[in-house]
Amino acid sequence: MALPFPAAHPASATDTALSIGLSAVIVAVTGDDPKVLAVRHGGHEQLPSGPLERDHRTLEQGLRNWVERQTHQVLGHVEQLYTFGDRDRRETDGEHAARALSVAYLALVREARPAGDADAAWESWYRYFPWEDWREGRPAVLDAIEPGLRAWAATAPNAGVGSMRAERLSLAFGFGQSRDEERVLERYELLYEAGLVPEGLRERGVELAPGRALLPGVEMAGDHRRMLALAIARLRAKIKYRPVVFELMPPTFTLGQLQRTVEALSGVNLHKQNFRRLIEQQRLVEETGEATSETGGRPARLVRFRREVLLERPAPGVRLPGAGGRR
Amino acid sequence: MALPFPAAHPASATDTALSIGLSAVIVAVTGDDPKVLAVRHGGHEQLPSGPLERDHRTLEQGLRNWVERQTHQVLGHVEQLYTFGDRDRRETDGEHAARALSVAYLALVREARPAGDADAAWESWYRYFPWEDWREGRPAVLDAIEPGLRAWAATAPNAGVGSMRAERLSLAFGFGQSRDEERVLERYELLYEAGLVPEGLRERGVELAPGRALLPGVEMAGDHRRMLALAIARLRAKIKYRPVVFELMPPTFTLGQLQRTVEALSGVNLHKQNFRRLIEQQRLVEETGEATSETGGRPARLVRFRREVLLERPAPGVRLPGAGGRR
DNA sequence: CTCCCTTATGCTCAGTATGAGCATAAATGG
DNA sequence: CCATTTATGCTCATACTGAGCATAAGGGAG
Repeated sequence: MALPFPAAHPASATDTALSIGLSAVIVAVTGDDPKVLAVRHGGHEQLPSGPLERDHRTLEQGLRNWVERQTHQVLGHVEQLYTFGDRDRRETDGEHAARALSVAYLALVREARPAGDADAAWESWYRYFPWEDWREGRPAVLDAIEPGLRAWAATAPNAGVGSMRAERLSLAFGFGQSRDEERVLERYELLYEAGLVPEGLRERGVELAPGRALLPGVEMAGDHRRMLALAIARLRAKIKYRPVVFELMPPTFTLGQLQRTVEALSGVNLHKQNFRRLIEQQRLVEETGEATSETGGRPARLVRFRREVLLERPAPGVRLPGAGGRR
Repeated sequence: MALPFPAAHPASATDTALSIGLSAVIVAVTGDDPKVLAVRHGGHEQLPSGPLERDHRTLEQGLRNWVERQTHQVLGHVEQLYTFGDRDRRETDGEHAARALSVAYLALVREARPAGDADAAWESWYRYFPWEDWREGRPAVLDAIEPGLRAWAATAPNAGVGSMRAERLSLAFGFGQSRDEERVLERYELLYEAGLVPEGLRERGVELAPGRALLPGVEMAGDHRRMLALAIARLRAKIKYRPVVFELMPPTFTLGQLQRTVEALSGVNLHKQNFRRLIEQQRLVEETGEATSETGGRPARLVRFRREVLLERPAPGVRLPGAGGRR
């Protein structure tokens, strides 16, 4: 029996108008702020991005190309995040639908230069996600978020959907109990579904219920904020089992700086002594012999990343504890 | 200053012949074997796959559609793996290049039905990756792999490349020391680069050196074996921090069956008592009150997955130890 | 020059989790 | 009834974690 196979498997003629978008979430950390490179274009903020073109050898090449054209930033570590093509990405174009796929990437760079172009600027990512920064304790926005989400769960079309929604809320926001700092995307998607976030509200036919005001937190074009949420989630997860933080650090740094970087990314504070113990016993860094007194208090030793750990330990990373307060 | 933005950002006209392929790595476990659904087509084995079509609402819908047409299998849990479009995916088509992207998915299904179609069959994934199964101890294929890879590292064009290669080998295969069962993709890619695997050998202009024979392990069409490697890697990683194994289990099962499933997926044996302790103390399962004596020895309690853990623990999963021998 | 403030470092201690084994229970097939 | 096989219970030493106490060593204010 012949299976239903496409005529000539790859390239069976373009039966739909297709375009492939490439977008980059470019992350750097300066001081206490996790930064993302944003460009302003047509009244909106967006991620550096552009369509895949014929002379791009690979997807990643195309991405680097657009980023350099738009921001003059050269990328270091780059990894693919996700390909969006599912929701709200169909646009009617004359009589037949044009489909727009979009491949999102995460890139890490060392220093946040002043971003050559006036239209490209480094922004703290908590500007877009104010509810994700728990370093100063529970963010105030949550006072607006919580009732809004609860109302959304309560007004579900039926009981089944309602309890499903309640479960998702509790999972993502941990109202009451635990909170998982990695579930950035789930949290954003709940806010999106609940209509608490402006993106495409009208197109989706979602109405703001009287009691539900839009949240603070800056919007981005298209689904770029969703991409950013995904990038944050991925990075927060990844620093725990791969030494990627070091991609964001200068060649030599203090343990305090390293800790503040990790805290900036994960949005929580860590117990200082335990953090150092972890880094040292995993032998993630080595001495440079130098020290710096630019940290305010007692001068700190300067260390550098010890690349050899990659070969020694199976999953070297900065494990985060359940909580931990600055002391 | 005007930034170089594409004319009308999405859908800036199709400037290249594009086709989007959708491929599925569909996994099930029966008894001791991790199975993948493969279809035979044109002398090659391949994953269920086909191009994205105009009437597919979403990428995932398109995927489910092709899978059902080709294998009559209905998918449960589905997640996106990666979008390939980078290497060897350019095909000359007349005078302008036609680009073929391909979005790979991982799907988990409960039972391995006899696969309605004669051309679609469940195959143990170790058939394609015999070097990944360490349950019976070190796989014999490694005796062929190790010298082949070492030779490849030794014949590098220069010393820098050579030591880089040696480092990658040691990282992926852990010759000498540790081995990380998750690095399935890295291992496959090394074998690919070293020309020890037949895929596209000729196109790549890689020659088999005299001493290096091709390895046992069945080839697949295109880059499907790479996708499978990625799927295995992802699944092996994911069972540790999310309760996805249960997507592969029947509604009720014994701890022994659960353990054998985990071992099948991860390719290593676990210490039985510690495994049960882990599952129980994490409260991943609950009693059904029933028991079964189909396991050969003393009858075993039947348990079921306790969905509530999802709400209780931040990252419930089956953590694997460093090694562990069957006893 | 001291005292105070700030960040860096050292070290301890109890509670938990992990890796390995010993020992017993309860079926099944000669 | 015994040997074999898988299921379960429990123990023990060690490693890892979460919290905190205590000290060190700069800079700045008075």
